[in-house]
Amino acid sequence: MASTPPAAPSELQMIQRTHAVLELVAGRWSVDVVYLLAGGTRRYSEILYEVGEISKKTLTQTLRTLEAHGIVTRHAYPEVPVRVEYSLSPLGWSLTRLLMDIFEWSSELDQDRARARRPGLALAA
Amino acid sequence: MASTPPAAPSELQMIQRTHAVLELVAGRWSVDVVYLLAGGTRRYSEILYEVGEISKKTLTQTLRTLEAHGIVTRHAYPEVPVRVEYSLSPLGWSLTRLLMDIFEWSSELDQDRARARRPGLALAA
DNA sequence: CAGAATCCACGGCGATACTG
DNA sequence: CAGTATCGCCGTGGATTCTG
Repeated sequence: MASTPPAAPSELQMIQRTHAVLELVAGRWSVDVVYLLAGGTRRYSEILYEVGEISKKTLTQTLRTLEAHGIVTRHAYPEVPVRVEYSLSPLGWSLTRLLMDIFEWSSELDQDRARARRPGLALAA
Repeated sequence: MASTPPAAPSELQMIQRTHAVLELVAGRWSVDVVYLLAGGTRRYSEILYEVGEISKKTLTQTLRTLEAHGIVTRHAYPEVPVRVEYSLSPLGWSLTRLLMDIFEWSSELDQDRARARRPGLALAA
C-alpha cells in the first residue's frame, strides 16, 4: 500500500541515525550509568557514589538526557528527606544489549592492536 | 590450562572497553568517514569534499586516529602533486558491521519516541 | 537528599594562512 | 594535493554554593 519500500536506507539516514544513538551514549558517563542501573534500581546519591568521579551537575544532566530519551525511569518519593530512584526502562534494557555488542567488538580492536605489535606473525602459515 | 576462566568480565572491564570503542567512534566525523570509505577507497580531497562540513585539520586528525587504531589504511603515492588514498582495513569493515547494529537499534529509539507522543496507545489490547 | 545556579578550565573543531 | 601551524570560538564537565 505504501509507496516507497523501506529497503536500502540512504547513507545519509544511516549516518544521522547512527549519530543519534552515539550522541545518546557517547556522553562521558552514560555508559557507566546504564551499566550501573543494569544491576538494579538506584537512588540518586547511590549512583553519585558508585559511579565514582562524576559531579552532581553532570550526573543530573546525564540522567535527564537518558530519561528524556526513555532509557531510564525516574521515580520520586515525596518523603521528608526526598528520595529519588532511577531504573532502566525496557528501552534501557534493549540498549544494554547494544552495549554488549559494542563491548564484544572491542576484542577485535584489541586483537588488532596485538597483531600490530608483532608484524611478523601476521600471515603465519 | 589457563588459570582464570574468561567467564563474566567485570563491569569495570566492560565499561572501560565499551568506552574505548565509543571514544574511537564518537568523534563528530568518524562515522561519516567510515561510512564513506565503506563505499570504496577515496583520496583525501574527495573525503574532504564528500563528507561536507569538515575542516582539513579535523579531517586529518580523524583519519590519523582511525589509522592509528587500524580502522583505515593510508597509502601515499609519491607523484608530482601528491596523491593519498584512504581505505577501510579488515578491522574497519568489521567496525562497519557494528555500526550497522547501532543503526538498526536506532529504530527502537524512534519507536519509543513515537510511543511517547501518544500515551493512549501504549497498552492497547 | 536531590537537585539548580553560577563560575571557570579544558578540549574539540572551524577558519585561515602557509608549505613540501 | 595533502597536509601543518596558529588562532579563536563554543560546548562539556568539574567545583562550589544555595535551596525545597
